[in-house]
Amino acid sequence: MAESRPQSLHPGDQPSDASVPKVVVSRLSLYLRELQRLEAAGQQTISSGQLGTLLGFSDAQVRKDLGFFGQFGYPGVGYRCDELIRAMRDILGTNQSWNVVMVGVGNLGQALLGYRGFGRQNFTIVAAFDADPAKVGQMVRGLMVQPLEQLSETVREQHVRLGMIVVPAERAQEVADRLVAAGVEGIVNFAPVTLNLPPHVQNVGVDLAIELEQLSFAVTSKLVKLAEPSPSPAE
Amino acid sequence: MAESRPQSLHPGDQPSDASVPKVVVSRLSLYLRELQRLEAAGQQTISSGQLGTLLGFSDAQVRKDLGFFGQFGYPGVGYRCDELIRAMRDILGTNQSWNVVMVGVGNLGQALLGYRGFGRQNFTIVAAFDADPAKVGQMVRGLMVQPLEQLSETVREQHVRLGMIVVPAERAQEVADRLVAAGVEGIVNFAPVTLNLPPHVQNVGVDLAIELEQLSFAVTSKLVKLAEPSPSPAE
DNA sequence: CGGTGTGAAAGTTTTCACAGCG
DNA sequence: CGCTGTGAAAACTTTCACACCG
Repeated sequence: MAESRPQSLHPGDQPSDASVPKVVVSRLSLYLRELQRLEAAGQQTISSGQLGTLLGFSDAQVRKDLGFFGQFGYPGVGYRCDELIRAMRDILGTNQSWNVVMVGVGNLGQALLGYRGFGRQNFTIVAAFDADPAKVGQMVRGLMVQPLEQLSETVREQHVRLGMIVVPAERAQEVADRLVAAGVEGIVNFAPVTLNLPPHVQNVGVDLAIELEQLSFAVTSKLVKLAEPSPSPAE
Repeated sequence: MAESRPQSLHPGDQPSDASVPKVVVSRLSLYLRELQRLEAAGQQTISSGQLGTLLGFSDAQVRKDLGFFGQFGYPGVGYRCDELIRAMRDILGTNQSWNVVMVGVGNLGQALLGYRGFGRQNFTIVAAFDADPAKVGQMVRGLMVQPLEQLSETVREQHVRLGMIVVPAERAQEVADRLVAAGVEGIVNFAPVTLNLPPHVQNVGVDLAIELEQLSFAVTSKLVKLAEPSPSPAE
């Protein structure tokens, strides 16, 4: 689709030798989200200043962040939305599809199984597990709930690389250990505990009560402004 | 419970003149979560080194972070769990209880209404709203779903200061505007859009697909380690 | 012009290292 | 002795400012 590119722009060109700060990666996701919205609204190009304003960042920050990965812009014009979206998805890894397993099919787990946003970014939940024998064998949102014993086999057969933990806090570490043993490379943990994981396994924690806690601090202390981008979490 | 305190420690003593970095506040929530776990397990005291190790931080970082708010430790001993928990909750504002409204009673909204973790940290969801007339009037997890028109009244009558947005992306900004008009001071936004809010309203965004995206980047780029604490999000 | 890409400066956060205390 | 609290140094991130491009 893109032909007359100015400098680099081809994937694989990424000068990602030095490690990129994690805060930059979290802003990348926000850029991508906004770009997708803009493109859907019919916008062809955008400048760093416009994109920054929409998200509450400076123009320089947008350009610096993108600069970690290559040169994507056209001087005097800005960035072409379609090209930048493709580049960002290459960087973030969501041009390829990802199979994900979910462990825990309680209220929250079931709600997440039905969440459409995952599929939109190329994540597919291919299997659901639960330790409760009463739940195993039931169909939940199109998936048959499997016993934890089957985790390794499913992860292997379906080429699963990511897992989500949606079990009570007391069970989370044990489940994490099983996911690691099964060969999963990254975990999103919704249980309110910090997991102890080997360093080669990535993880992000989402603690719903903590999000409210951060607000209660900000509101109480009349902080100028609490957060900006959408960072990540735990250990 | 605590009597022989060494230096300061009383709430209200907080030297919070200078603004505290937001990343420090997000770690505070993790410290608190871990301390509560330790206390429940019967541990009386803890050192900065132990606490840091459990969460993947250095001892110095733990001490520096706490240092923003006062002096809580006993040289040669560490911190008393009960005292530190109380101090952290005073700082974060969760020693007082908070009334919260939720807008959007879809799958995710209903699951969140049933989440026990909120109550444990003193947050109570006192009312649920939805724009869908078919949902209004129904009982969901003990709450009668109200029409959005009643938002302002309920917020006023129940002294609500925080709100959660759990509606589709297209509706999120409109709902945010209503929450702001109703006088809410902080918003947790689960919709995958950046909200445009007046500066006096705090907000935290939780985008479930973005959490997976961050993992896919980390896993793909074999990053040394993606995240540490449990930060927060959007604009 | 309007806008990118990027060194260099400014600002912020983390780590170091050590005096002081019980 | 073990551990806190904290200045000072190091590391990192953001902002500035400007050369250069179409």
